[in-house]
Amino acid sequence: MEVHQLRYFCAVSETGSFTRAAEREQVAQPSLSQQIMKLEEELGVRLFDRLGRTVRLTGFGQVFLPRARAILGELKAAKDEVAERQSSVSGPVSIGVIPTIAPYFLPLPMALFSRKYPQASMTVAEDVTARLMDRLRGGQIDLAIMAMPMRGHDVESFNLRTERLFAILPRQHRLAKKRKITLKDLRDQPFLLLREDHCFRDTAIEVCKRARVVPRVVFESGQFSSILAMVGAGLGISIVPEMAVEQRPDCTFVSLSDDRASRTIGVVTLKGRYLSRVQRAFLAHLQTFAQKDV
Amino acid sequence: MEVHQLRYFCAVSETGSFTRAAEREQVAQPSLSQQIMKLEEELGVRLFDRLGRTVRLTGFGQVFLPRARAILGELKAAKDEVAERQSSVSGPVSIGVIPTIAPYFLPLPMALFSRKYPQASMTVAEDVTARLMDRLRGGQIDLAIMAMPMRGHDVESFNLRTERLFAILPRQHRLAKKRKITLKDLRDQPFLLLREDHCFRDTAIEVCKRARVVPRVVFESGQFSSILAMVGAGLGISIVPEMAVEQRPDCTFVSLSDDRASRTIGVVTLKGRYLSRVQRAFLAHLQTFAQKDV
DNA sequence: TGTCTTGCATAGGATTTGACTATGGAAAGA
DNA sequence: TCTTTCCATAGTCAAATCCTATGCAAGACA
Repeated sequence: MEVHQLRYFCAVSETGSFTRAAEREQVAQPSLSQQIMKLEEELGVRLFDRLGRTVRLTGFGQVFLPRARAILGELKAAKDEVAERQSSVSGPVSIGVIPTIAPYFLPLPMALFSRKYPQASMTVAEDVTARLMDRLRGGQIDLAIMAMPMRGHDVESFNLRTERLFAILPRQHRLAKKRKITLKDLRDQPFLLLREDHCFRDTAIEVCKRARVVPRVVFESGQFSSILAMVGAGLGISIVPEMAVEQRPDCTFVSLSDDRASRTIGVVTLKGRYLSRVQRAFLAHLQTFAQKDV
Repeated sequence: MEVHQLRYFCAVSETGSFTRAAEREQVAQPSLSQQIMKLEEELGVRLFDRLGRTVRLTGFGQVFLPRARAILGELKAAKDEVAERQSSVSGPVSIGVIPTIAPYFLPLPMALFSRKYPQASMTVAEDVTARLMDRLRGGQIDLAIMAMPMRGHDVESFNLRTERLFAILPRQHRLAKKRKITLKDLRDQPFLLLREDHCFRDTAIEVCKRARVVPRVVFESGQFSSILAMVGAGLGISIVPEMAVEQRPDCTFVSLSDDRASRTIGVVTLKGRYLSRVQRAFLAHLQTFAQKDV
């Protein structure tokens, strides 16, 4: 049973003639006759009575006609729905983001995109890098915003921006008045860092290592806001990326002048993953937020 | 968009692999890949993400899958319904019959057939020959039981039986005591006949004509029962076929001994008309009621 | 009634298309 | 690093569809 056989069958039913049906379906009349006969053969019944020059549905034909029409209609509907989803910038966009980026970078791009494409339904999954990569590979998220570089044969990425790192000190700290400090200056200070699974912890430790400083970690947390509060209370110092810098009465942020004391963030997608139009649009939208490297 | 493409698509979705889908669908893997790609091309979107050795539905694929399944299901349902109707002796049988046969011949065959095939739903249309033929050609009835011969290039027929004609006389009539009479004996008698559109009127007039008798018609009716009552009341005489003979206190039936004073009834179907299994079964059933010609 | 027209079926050749085998490349596992 | 697995590509083949030409039978019309 083939689609064109159903089309031909409906055409004959509607025109009441093989010849006119063939014209309508843009085929030669014998071809159409042949396909109708094949359909009748497969079903094991005659669908039309050939009465001289008039053609009329048999009882079986009458039973079969509405079903054939329904099937053709649903074929079209299936195609239309896909086309609709393809042409309109709408549908789901699932975004993964690490906690040290989420609250600082994401709100503005999302708000603007949502205003531009109200039909897009964005969902955000905030998680640490390793689990984001699992979700990306598992298809639960379409893209992930995280620290670069992210190597992997099965992923593609582009950078969004590179930001300087800042030391965060209690306001009364002796170093808090300097315009610039280096990591060397922070040697021997008690460090407050993120927990192990946060990649920014690795970034912080890495820059310390390059400055030949071994941080003495006295506290670990899952979010910067806890660390800021702790630093404000004078429990130690920490390092944060530029986007986490904020005005606080109890803390002072001082830019680190060390070479390469920076972090780069970017967008990661799964190689070979097909993205819908709205998903591609969001990626392009993110690219407009990319800044030249510092 | 072809049926086998939908089948292949569902197979890949369900097995999660082109290779296993190809095995299940009994085709070579490249053929299946080719058809999937063709489907994707027609829809204008990718349906699967080919991620290394795993294959996963895209968002479009997830939208398309339930629709594809539904279409395949309905194709099967359409086929099954036709097969069901074909295999079972059930469904409609529309029977046409002329009024001078209906009450005498039809009840027994219908009752027996209905007992044999309770699923058959018979409907009877009682009408005169001309209108029955219209209905037959119009497809409103499947077969007609009427007087033979019924010539026509577009019809087929077979005889059921040939019955003698009887004169019907008032019980007090001078001819009522004879065992046999001829039409000549009825010359000058007032005739009660059926109305013009009834074919038995033509039959009666025809046999009179052959006997060189011109009937003097004093009453016309649409049914034998009226005529019998009139004859019983002494208003005249009439001619009826054997199956209309019945015991009445006021009438006497006497066989007409004229040559060819008979009527033949039979079954007519439309040439080229496809009959369902139950319709063919009813035709065969009627043939078992055929009697050898008198 | 005979002729012409119309409409579906049949026949045979041409084209398209779906399927096959062989093979390549990339990813996953040993 | 080597092997295996899996999908894609290339090229050939067979089958199915479509085409034109023609036959046949039923209506239409003179």
